[in-house]
Amino acid sequence: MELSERKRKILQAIVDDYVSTAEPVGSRSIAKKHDLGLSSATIRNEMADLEELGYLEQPHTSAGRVPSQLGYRLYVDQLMNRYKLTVAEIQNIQYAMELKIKELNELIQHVSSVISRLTQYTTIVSTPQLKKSSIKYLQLVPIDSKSALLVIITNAGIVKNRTIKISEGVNVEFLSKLTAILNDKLAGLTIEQINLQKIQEIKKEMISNEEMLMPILEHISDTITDIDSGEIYLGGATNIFNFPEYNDIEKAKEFFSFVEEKKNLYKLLNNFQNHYLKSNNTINISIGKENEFSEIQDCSLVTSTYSLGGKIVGMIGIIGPTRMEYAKTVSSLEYLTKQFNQMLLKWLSEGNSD
Amino acid sequence: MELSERKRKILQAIVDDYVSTAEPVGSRSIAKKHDLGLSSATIRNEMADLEELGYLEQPHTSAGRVPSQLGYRLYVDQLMNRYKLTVAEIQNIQYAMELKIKELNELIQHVSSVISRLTQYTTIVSTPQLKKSSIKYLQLVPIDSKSALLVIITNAGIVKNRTIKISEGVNVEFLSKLTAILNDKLAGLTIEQINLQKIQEIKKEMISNEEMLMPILEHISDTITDIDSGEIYLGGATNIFNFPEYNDIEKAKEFFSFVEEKKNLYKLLNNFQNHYLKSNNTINISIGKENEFSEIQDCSLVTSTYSLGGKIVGMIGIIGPTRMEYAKTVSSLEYLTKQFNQMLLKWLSEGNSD
DNA sequence: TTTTAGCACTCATTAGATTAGAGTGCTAAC
DNA sequence: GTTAGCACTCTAATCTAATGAGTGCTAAAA
Repeated sequence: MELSERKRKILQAIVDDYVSTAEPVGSRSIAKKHDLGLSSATIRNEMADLEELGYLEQPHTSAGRVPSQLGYRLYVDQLMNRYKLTVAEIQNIQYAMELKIKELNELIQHVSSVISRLTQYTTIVSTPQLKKSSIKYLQLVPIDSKSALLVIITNAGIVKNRTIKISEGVNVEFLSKLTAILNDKLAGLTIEQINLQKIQEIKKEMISNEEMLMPILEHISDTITDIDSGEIYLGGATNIFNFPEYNDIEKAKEFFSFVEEKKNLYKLLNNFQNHYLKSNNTINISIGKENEFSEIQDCSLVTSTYSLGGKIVGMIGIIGPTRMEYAKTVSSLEYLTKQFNQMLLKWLSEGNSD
Repeated sequence: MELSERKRKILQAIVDDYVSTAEPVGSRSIAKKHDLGLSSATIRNEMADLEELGYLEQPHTSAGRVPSQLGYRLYVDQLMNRYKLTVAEIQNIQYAMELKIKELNELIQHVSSVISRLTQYTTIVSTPQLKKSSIKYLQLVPIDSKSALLVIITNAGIVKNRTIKISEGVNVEFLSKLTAILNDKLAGLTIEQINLQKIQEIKKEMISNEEMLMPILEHISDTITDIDSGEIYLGGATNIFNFPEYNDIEKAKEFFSFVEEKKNLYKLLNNFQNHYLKSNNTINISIGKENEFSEIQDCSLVTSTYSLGGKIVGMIGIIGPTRMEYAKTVSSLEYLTKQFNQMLLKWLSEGNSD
């Protein structure tokens, strides 16, 4: 059943009020503040209906109403007005984003902290995932008798590297020969296509020195497989204290325990990344219990993605209470994501890369 | 004035009790629990003296006594019994420390999380600072027309690298020539000895191509200067919720806001690092207002250092309420630091390095 | 038929009052 | 010098009453 226009107006008013006050909203205050031309009694009747339909909830009989999860969902999907960032806000964002940065992870961390400062919510940002990136070039750089540096350059321009152990006695010549063969065999492949088996094909080309080759190949395979370490940066977690719903120590503890564990955040973002691959929204909103983690089921999560070379490689997420300023958050995140994508591209094109 | 043995016993008893209960300690409970052979009235008199001397405080007239900062200091310096880790605890530590780790930062992060789990306090660990390390070897690896990878290997075996921009048109030959000269000039110097001026001496050796050399040298100088990025990992911040003194939202917020800012932690640890350079304690304890940050002046900080090549390169700190199990914390940290130093050495000697 | 005024009712929150209890300080006896 | 005893203090817990925001229902008005 479609809601009447009047019910929709009233629901919208309730959500708007509740978001800004955090107090259950009563019929009288709606009648007063919003010019609906209705008496409180009428609104009261409509509210009773909306509650019956599942869009509102009552903390206790003599309190006002609070939007239910369903209510927020309807609000987000159909009712909320698009928020247009003010010039001042845009300037603020642009100003905050400016910063000389040397390393990619620093850039990501900075973006995370900027977003949480601007939105006053908690932010999580993942570093670029390279599984889908292809290898442009790789090189083994000798370090000492026991180790070498494996440098991997992806098509998007990101450079990753890690030291690997080599058998003693492997010489420079051997490494450069191996480098050439590795490039021949692996360049163009995506990270996720590379596994030990693939790498072992190289054995054939380097028939000699098998006993020192194998352990190196294993190390290279391992390294490539997990070089895509997928870190996550958290910003502004303490912002949660600004919301009265987290004035309860137990709730605050639950929240912090959840976000302290990077594994949780990783899973959380990953769930949504899949979502973007299917739909082609730029922004996704997950309200309350719509996400699987019980610890943050009083929270909503607004996410977006960023890309390199046309492929989604990372995510940005904003976590706040379900009573969140959805419209403003969405607009801010949209703009911030666009800015970030540009920054990233510019940064990589300037010759930075890891 | 020296405290009488009896006063010392009583103070010790009070600190011990308060640490375990978090409740002000009364004369009667001391008389009962601790076998001092004294009546509560006598203890009461002694406690009044101890308060007058500044070792105890009274939250209000009809409450028991609580150790003052001075009281904790005396306790820590003179009264507390050395705690000997049990076999089970040692096994627990050894078991927790075991983990296959690929990157140095992961190792540090892991140690931080282990320590906070074992002690139930909050832990901060700094990554190795390389200012005092000397350069064993460096190399420029060409990446593409606009960038190269500068690889720096320190005497302790730690490898750092970062991409730097190069002028277009710089060829491989140029880079390898530059690499040779850089090594000739810089190998053996410590990171902090290197500055732009030092690097510019290289100009003389490479008279040609000055216009493309200068920007590269600047980049190299910048990179070396700030490669010692000094990250800090935080573990178990939510443990603070387990202490009744942090059941107050305002206090919890203050604490989290402080530890969320890496800059604060960096400063905090740095202050103490200087301390270790002067004295040669292995463990340092800072109680309450003894540290400069007002946000954590109800906390105590137990720190230790770790070294590479005989030089202190990093710090481990444990933050808890001033009402902390000092003896046990000190013993645990001592043991954990020793273990960590060993792990680090073993890890580097196995050919890992960044 | 829809809207609204009016009123009785509910229930969380707050303030005030009372009580219980832990602990002290002091005095006088040991 | 030590201790028993007691009056006194102050917090924390419990209870009570008052307040008031908000509802649901009914009957009148539109």
